[in-house]
This record gives sequence, C-alpha cells and structure tokens, in this order.
Amino acid sequence: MTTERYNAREAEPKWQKAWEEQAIFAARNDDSRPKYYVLEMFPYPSGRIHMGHVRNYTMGDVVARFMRASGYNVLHPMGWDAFGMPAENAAMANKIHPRTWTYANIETMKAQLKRMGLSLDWAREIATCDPSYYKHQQKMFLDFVAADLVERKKSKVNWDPVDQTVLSNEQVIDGRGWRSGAPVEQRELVQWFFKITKYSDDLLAAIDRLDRWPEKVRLMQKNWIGRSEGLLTRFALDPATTPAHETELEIFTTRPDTLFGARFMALSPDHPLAKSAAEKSPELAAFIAECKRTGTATELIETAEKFGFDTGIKAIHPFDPNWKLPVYVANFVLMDYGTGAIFGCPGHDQRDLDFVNKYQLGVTPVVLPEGQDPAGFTITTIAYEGEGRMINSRFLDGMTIAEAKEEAARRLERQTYNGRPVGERKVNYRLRDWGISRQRYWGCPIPIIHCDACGVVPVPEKDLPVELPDDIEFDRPGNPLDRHPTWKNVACPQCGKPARRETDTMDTFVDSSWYFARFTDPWLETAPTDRRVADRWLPVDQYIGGIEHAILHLLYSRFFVRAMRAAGHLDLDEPFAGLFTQGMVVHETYKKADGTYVMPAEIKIEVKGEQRQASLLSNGDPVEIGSIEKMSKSKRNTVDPDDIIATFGADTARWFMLSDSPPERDVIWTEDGVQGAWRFVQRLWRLVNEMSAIAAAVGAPKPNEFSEPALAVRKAAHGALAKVSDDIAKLRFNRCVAHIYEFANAIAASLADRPAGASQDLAWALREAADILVQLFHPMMPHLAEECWAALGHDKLVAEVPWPAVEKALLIEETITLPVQVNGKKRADVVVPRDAGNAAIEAAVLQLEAVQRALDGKAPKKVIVVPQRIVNVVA
RNA sequence: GCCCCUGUGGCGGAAUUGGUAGACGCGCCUGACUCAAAAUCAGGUGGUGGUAACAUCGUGCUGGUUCGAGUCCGGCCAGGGGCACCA
Repeated sequence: MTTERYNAREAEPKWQKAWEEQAIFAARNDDSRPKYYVLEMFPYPSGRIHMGHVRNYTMGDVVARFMRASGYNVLHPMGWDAFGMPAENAAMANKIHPRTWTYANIETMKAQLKRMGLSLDWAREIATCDPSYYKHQQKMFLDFVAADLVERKKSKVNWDPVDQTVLSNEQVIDGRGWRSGAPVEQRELVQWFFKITKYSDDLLAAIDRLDRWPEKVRLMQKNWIGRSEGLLTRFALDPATTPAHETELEIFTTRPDTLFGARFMALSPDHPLAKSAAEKSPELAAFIAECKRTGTATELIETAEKFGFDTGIKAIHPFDPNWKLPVYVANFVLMDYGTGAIFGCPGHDQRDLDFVNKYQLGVTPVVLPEGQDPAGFTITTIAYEGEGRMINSRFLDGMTIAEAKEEAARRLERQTYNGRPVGERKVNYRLRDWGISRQRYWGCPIPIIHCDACGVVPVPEKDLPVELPDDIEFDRPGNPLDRHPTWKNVACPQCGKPARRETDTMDTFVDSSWYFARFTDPWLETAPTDRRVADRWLPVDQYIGGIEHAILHLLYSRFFVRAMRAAGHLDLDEPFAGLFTQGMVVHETYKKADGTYVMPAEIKIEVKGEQRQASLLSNGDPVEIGSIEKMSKSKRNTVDPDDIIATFGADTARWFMLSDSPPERDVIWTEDGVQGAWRFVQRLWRLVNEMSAIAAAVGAPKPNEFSEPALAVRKAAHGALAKVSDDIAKLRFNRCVAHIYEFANAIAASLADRPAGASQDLAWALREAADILVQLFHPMMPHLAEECWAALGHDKLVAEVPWPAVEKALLIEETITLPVQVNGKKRADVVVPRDAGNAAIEAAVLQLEAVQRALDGKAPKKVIVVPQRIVNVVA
C-alpha cells in the first residue's frame, strides 16, 4: 500500500489552530468536575526558548493532557517572569528600553511555545512586569507591613559589585552572585526584609507533609532552615575587669554538656560588648577595624585565618563563681547567628582547639570515648567530637553526652543571675530574613514614601500601582530610578510636605512567589486573588521545574502562601502539593584545533568502525569531540528548538525529550536520537494507516468470540494501556515510551503474521488497538495523534476524547510461564494453569528434562514455589 | 569537614520493589529491495567456549544474610550534588 509520509510541517499548525479555535484548553472557574492544577515554572523572557524549556513544558503537557482525558478540570496556564537584570543589561548595551526588549522577547517565545503544541490556557497569560500584575504585589507588600511581616533595618548584606545590587543569602552561591558570578562583598545598608524567619518552625515542620516532593529537595530545605536546639546561657562578668554598665554576656550553645571544658569566651567584632570595650582600648579598636578590613568578599572571609584579641574582661563560669574565663574578640564569630558570642571548649570543637593552640589557653578533655583509658587520654591537635562519657566535669561525670546536656540545662534553668534564669532552652535557625531591596530599575517598585517629618509612610492604596517611569537613562551604572530627575519627588501622603519615594525595587523572586495564585483569576482587578477561586484551585497538584530552585523560589513561595494567608488572600498550607524536578538537557561539546568551541549545527560526524570523527561542514577541518555538558551559549553546544521543530516537527522533539532518560536525570541530546524519534513518528503513521485499512472492513458490533490472533492483539492493547496509564501518573515517561514501542512492535508482528483474508474479529481487534494506540501517544505527540485519529475516521478531536478504560479480564492469562531454577540458577521454564496448586507445579517441574539433568541423579531437598513468580529446586 | 544521591552491555537505560539481569531505544553487523544510495523491511548483537543444543562468567570492589541478591546489611573505591567559621 502507498501511504504518504506524515508531514509534520503541514499537520502541526493545522491542529494547533483547531485546538485554539475550539478553546478546548481553556479552564473554567465554575466547572464542577474535580480540579487538577498542573504548572511548569514560568520562563524568564530571555529571547528564545531553549531545550530545557522544551523538556520542562513537554512533561507538564503530558500530565495536563492525560489528566484532562481522565475527566479532570485541568488548569494549565503560562506566563512570564518578566522583571530582572538582563533587560537592563540589554538596555545598556543596545539602547533599547527594558520594557520594549522584554515584550519583544515575550512575543517571540510565545510563538515558539505555540509551535510546541502545548495544551495551555493562554487566556490566563500574565507578565510580572505588567502594572496589572505588580499593583497587586504592591498591595500585598502593604498588607504584609500591616501583618508585621516586613521590616526595614540596617544590616550586613551581600553586595554584588557587577550588578550593583544587594542579593539575598539564597542568591549567593559559593560566595558569588547567582547571576553575575562576581565575588560578593559585605556592606551595611538599610534594606527591606520579609520576615520569613517568623515561619522557620512551620516551614521546617511542614516539609514532612510534602510527601510528593523529591526527598532531595526536602532535605536541602531542611538543611537550609537549619534548626538546632541549644541553650542560651548568661555569664556574669567580673566587674573589676569590665566596662561600666556591662554586667553579663549571653551566649548560645548546643553543647552545655561541655561547659567544664570551657577555656575562653569569644565575641563577634560587631558585638556591643566588643564595641564598648573598644572605647577604652585603642588596640582593641584597631583589631576590630582590622577584622573588618580583612576584605569584604565573602570568599576571603571564609578562608581567613582565625584571630583573637584578649579584651581583658573576665567572665565567671556559671557553675563555679571562682572560675574566670578570658573574653576575646574573634574574627570567626558571626554576629547574626545565636547571640554573636560563644564559649570555647577546645577539647571537643576543632575550631576552638585551633584557637587555644594559637593563644596557649590549654585544653581540658571532658568527653571520654567509650573504651578509652582515661589515663592516657589527651587532646593536642585533633578535637574529639564523637560520643562518649563525661569526665573532669564534677556532677556530670559518668553521664552520656545527652544526659549531661539535659542535666546542665536543668541546673542552669533553675540558677538565677540578676533575678533571671541563667539558662534558657532555645531553638536557633540558620535561616535569615529575606532581604528584598534591589537597587535596580526593572523590578516592582516598593510602595513606600520617605518623609522627613512622618518617617516611613506606605503609599495609600488608592495611589497604587506605583508605576515605573518610562523616561529612564541607562548611561551609567547604579540605580536609574534613584537618579531620575522627578520620579522620586512626591508629596507625603500624611502631611503633604515634599517627600521622596523609595527607589529600591523588589527582588524578582517576589514576583514569582505568588504567580501560581494569580493564575486562578488573572482578570480580577480589585485584589491579588479571589479567595474562593484560589482556595478551590490551589494547591498546584503537579509542579515541574529545575532543581536549581530547590531553595530559592520553592522556599519563598512556601513563605508567601503563609504570608498571604495572614493577609487574608487565600487559605492554604502549601503552594505545591506535588513537585517534580527534571534533569538538564546536555550535549557533546566540539572544539576546533585553536581551542574554540563550535556549534553542533556547524559540524558533521562520521563513524569509522568504533571511532566517531567530527569535522567542520565549511572546510572539513577536524574537530575534537569533547565532554558532555549542560547546553550553554559559552560552550556553544546548544540546539535551537525552532530548527528541530522546523525540520522534524514538534512531536519528534517532544517524543525524544521523553525517551530513554528518566525525567529527573539529565538527558543527552543526540542527532541519532532525534532521527530515531522521527523514524518512529513515520512508523506510527504507516502502522495506523495499515490498521485503518483493515479495520475499514469491520462491522459495527463487537464479536462475541475472538480467535487467538485477535485475542493477542487485544491483550497487547490493554496491557499497554494499563502500563502507560500507570507510568504517566507516576511521571515515568521513559517507561511510557518503551511500552508504546512494545505495543507498536506487537501490532506490527501480528499484522505480518495475520492469515490472508482477515476475519471480522481480528479486524475489530485491530480497530480497537488502533484507537488505543493513538490515544496512548496523544499526550506525548498530540499533532500526530490528531492526524491519526482523523485518519481512523473519528469526528471529534482526540484531545477531547476520554481516556480508554482497561478491560481487566484481558490482563489475566489462563496459563502462566514460570521460570524454574535449580539451586538458584535458571534451568527451564514451566507452563502451568494460572490457578495450579503448588503440588501440581512441583510435580510438573520435577518431570522437566532440564531439571533432571541439572539434578544429576540427586534427590531434591526441597522445592520452593512462589505463586505467580518462580520455582526453585534445592538439591 | 558534615549531609545526601548514583555506580547495570559500545551508549541512554529496564528489571513487577528479594524472584528469568539487560525490556525499549540508539549504535553496530548481516541479509532483502535498488543500477546505486537513501528510505523501508527481516535477522543478529553482554563476555568466553561451541556449527548448534548448551555450558560458563557477569550489575564498581569486598565480605555477609537468604532456597534465591542489581535489589537487603557491613567495609571499601569512584563520580555527582548540597551545606560549610552555625557555636
């Protein structure tokens, strides 16, 4: 038979138009069916989509189409994370306005996404740079201020010298800015903070209930929040050695058990006591200044040598009024963790040991490892941080560490100094408040006015949104808003006198912390959300995106739903009930002789035996095939999705993205793999047409009896249906692909073997199998599926057809084949009735020639029959 | 330094969660069709021995539990990721 090739270039736009005209992917807020919200992390409009987007959105689309066919009211929206530095960089480089640049990119990328055939509800499209979006964000900022979730404070912050802006802790990776890669410096600035630490406890505890999140992400968030239980302890200060008005020093420790091993106290250079001591001591003041001068780059600070300076102050040991400890100022003590002061126990903390060795303060071991002889136990250069029993610790001697911690805490809680308890149990978190001020133009303005008379005044709600000015200069580094001639000059809303607008804008991660809620009703003008609508759609049932947001975006969004609940915008525990983090798209790299990289499109590869050799298309020069790396512009190993779609069609790209690699792992993009996917598209097209031709002769009623070949086809179809359904639900797309291949192979085999003059029952079975086959690959390759569905004579779109039901009876075989082992080695198969008893199976197995040969005349000791699984004969 | 994950053919990876290791795809080899190529179709493809039936070894290394281990436990090795002066 002659079937023309499937022409993706013609078919794909045709079906995209059909879906759009019938608006079948539009979700209604008043639909009574059960809801399902599937969302992929929305893109930054950088210019063009890349293969990472293709992979991400294909996965989401498979889930969306499958759930829609399964009877759910599916919400599958798309938008743009549209504020950010690259737009300003483009403005500086090309003299184009950030808005113009951003919207042009959105237009390009939207057209690209449409060519992928995604089942998106474009009516809900949002862009975070649109005032109709950010005005609600400004409203929420004010709501958060009212709910005491915002704070303006001076603090040490991370300063990115290249992007000329502050960064949050989460945005500093290995001491460098997450975007610019520049070493981050420390600066003291007045900044706006969201009080995410108010929710430290809840953010941590709720992780255990996120059972559809990857374990890895949960663990990373737990570590990031970093809970530790310890004791706040107030040490009295020896008045003879201490500046006036200073009477005590409070420290935080997780090891109160080691208090009898204490040798010194240490203060952060920023500690108030250090500062007050420095007033009388120029040497100390110089030391503190030196600490700050060591460098402002975080990288330097972390590798700097540990230094201390003895203030002369003595602290009194809480368990012994006669025991005095020297108080140092030390460069390694952080002001913003605990109380900014510690006690040092050199025996059981490596850093403290290094410190005492430097200043000859001595060591007292207080924890003895189990089985160690106390006589010979000394600590010189390596601290013992393991388990053991207390020694040299008076009333704690002989206790385990846990017992000693408890006993020390109990005593200190009861003890008082200046009328208050000396010890207080305290949980400390590593998590810091989220600094959201950015000294940039292309972001959401912070709706605040600074008045000399009234102080910090919120912009009245009626004046929202505070819009960005259009006439803006990018000729110099720094914040363009701050040097705008007029924008910041405004009357104080309270007193009417001249005042200044806040010129910092919000971190763009604020924009992305609530967009999933806005999608539930993006048309609403009066509020960020319609609470009833938001509560119905949320949480997102399946969220899909990159692992790089394991902390950043995913933690901020979790904070935001809590803050939005406090402000009354929704009532939700968690934003994302199910999370899936997909792997990257990676590709071989190619290097010319001069060491520069070339793009995959510029070379050809030939296979000579086992060797693959690459050469330049232009002049045939040899090219070295390098390592496999994440697709990136710098390595020039990118493949443009548009080129692939133009050559092979979107379905081929989608199918390849889902094939082979498990979705959470990296996928290697290869030309051969794409060719393979494209071949399968053509093969399916031929197969469906061939089936269709045979099925055309079929009568309508389902036959009562099926012959062996027809039954085999039906079993293959329903077996594939059961497996693919299960695997899509579990996001195991690579297994879905394999099952569809198996099913197609089974049909091809039965077509090849079929008797001449096909019978009615086989024709009916093939017609059923063809329908199921097309429906099975529809979520992955929707255009080809529509084309095939039409070829099979259906009127409706396959995108609208309910998912087929499995006939479970077909999955149960009457006879089963059990593998037979002798002493754990497979020797034969045995075919038995499905419900055969163990005795019957045992008898049949022992008759087998291969078993008797393997037994070699020996009598079997026992025969283990695992029903429906395996038989093992033990000789 | 601490925490976590991964290790299976030439390659990507399957393996019903303790039950036939290598499904499916890529690549490669052989054949059919063709003047030829492409495309398509058929067959083969973990190593070793054998024409074959078959035997034997084989899931990073090593020891253990079990009738049976890629899967569980102990100890190593390698690769990747996260955190890192956190008191």
